[in-house]
Amino acid sequence: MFDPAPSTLASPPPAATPSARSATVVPINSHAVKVACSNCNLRELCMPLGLNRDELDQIESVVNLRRKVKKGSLLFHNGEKFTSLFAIRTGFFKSYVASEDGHEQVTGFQMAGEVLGLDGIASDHHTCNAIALEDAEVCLMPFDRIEELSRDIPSMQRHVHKIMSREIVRENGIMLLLGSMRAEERLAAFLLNLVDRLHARGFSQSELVLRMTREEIGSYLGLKLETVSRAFSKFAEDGLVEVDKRNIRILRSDLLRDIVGRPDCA
Amino acid sequence: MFDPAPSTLASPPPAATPSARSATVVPINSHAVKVACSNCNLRELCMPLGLNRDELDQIESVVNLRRKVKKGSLLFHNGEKFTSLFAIRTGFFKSYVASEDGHEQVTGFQMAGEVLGLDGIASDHHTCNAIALEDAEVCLMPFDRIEELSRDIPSMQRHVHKIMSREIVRENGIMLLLGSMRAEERLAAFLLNLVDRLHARGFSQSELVLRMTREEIGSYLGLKLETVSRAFSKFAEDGLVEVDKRNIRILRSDLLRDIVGRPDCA
DNA sequence: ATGTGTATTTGACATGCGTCAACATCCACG
DNA sequence: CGTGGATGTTGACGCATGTCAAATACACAT
Repeated sequence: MFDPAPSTLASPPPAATPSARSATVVPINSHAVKVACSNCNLRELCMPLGLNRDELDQIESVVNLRRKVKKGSLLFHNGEKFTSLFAIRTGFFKSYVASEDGHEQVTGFQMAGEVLGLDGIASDHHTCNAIALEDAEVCLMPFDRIEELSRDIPSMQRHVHKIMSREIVRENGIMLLLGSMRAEERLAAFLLNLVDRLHARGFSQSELVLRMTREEIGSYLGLKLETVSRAFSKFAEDGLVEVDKRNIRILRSDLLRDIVGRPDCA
Repeated sequence: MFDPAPSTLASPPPAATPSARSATVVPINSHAVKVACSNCNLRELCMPLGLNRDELDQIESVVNLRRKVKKGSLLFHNGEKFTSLFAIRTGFFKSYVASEDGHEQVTGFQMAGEVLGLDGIASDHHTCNAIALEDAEVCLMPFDRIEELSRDIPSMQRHVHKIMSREIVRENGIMLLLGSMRAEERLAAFLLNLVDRLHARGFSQSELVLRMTREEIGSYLGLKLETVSRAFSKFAEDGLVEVDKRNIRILRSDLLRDIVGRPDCA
């Protein structure tokens, strides 16, 4: 359904940021990066496995810039020249496309350890927008450097391909969701996907804090915000979840799974 | 909205198939392939530009097998081991995913010069199915060979990345369609996309033959077959298209474009 | 030719979700 | 401390689309 494993390349750990906190774009000297990436707590999400020391060093050298993105500001936007992929170090993003008439369709929510910007490769310009839903920090990975490295390190190359393919598979799942599921099925799938990804990052299996509005959830799921709200209320009423505005506690993930699986359960 | 430019890698021309027509999988000697690819009438869709003779030879050597796929039979299916991408030489495919409860969601329709199988890279197994909607012929491109070549030829590498990114962008467009458009908008967008792609292959800008059923169109567009049928009838009634079962003639593509663009026109 | 199954169209009706509106809540900021 | 805007909840109602059903046309096999 949704992407079960997060897509990532490389991103240094939050802990490894001793200085230069205020600037928007922070150049990093090679030593700092080296230490950063190999100790990164997101490494297992990011790195191809089985690299030797030298390859690790090379990969780490790709991540040459870091950028802080304040809540509500754009990481990139439609039409912008594509140069880099972005690995999320901390924070939470939404990506979305806009149609001519101004309608916005959220195409994904991304969290730490995931990669943004893959849409830009096709035409050298981004075709969607990415906005931070909370203060965030990303690692810039110039794409031509990624390609150079991919030529030298086959496991890196395969990793990049897998990340892109995973995004294709994820979107296939969304198409299934949008094309055939009903409101409560969509919301159940959405919640289960979110906690899964959060759990993979060490958070609770049952509690989560939504970083997005009901309207943004609705846009992602092809529903109106009122419908999302009603579905939450229904889940709460049925004892599946506890809902306190954006704080969600999942009480019966088994039943949520049932709802996703079986289209015609009340 | 939809993918404006088709995604392709390499595929020899239909004309270059003098013998061995009956076998399902046909090994090709290197000379035949060489001649095939560089003369291929799909080349401009497939190949990176600006290659020298040697690079062209290398790329052609990737396409080492050809496979005929009879109408109604599977090219690959969910769970199958991933080894190769498939470039469509002739014919027409649909790809689809299936949910546990058996519902099928069509994720795309592919025609000559387009690539199938990108979903399989992520997990080394295909996660969707591809079925021929008419007798077809595809070129098998072993993915490890593609990766080898990408390491040697940067323009090839970039080409592969663009194809994958283009698929991501295409799916973004489908998400917008499924998430926010109404039935007639969806069908109008679908028809315009199809003729565009056919026109890029030398077919008419205004006439097309649908290779899929109303139900398959509906699955792709998140609609029921009756709704698709009614939308066709409405378009015909309004003089936008002529519909004779699967033969479609577009009379007013300008008005179809208006329908796609403006959500609230009758 | 005849029969059988699939595809398509069309109508009548049902319903899930959208739309509109009112109200509640919360946070930011003066 | 108060106020205004963003966010969220809930109700009433309407509509676009789904559902069910019947009729037709066509493709293909016998």
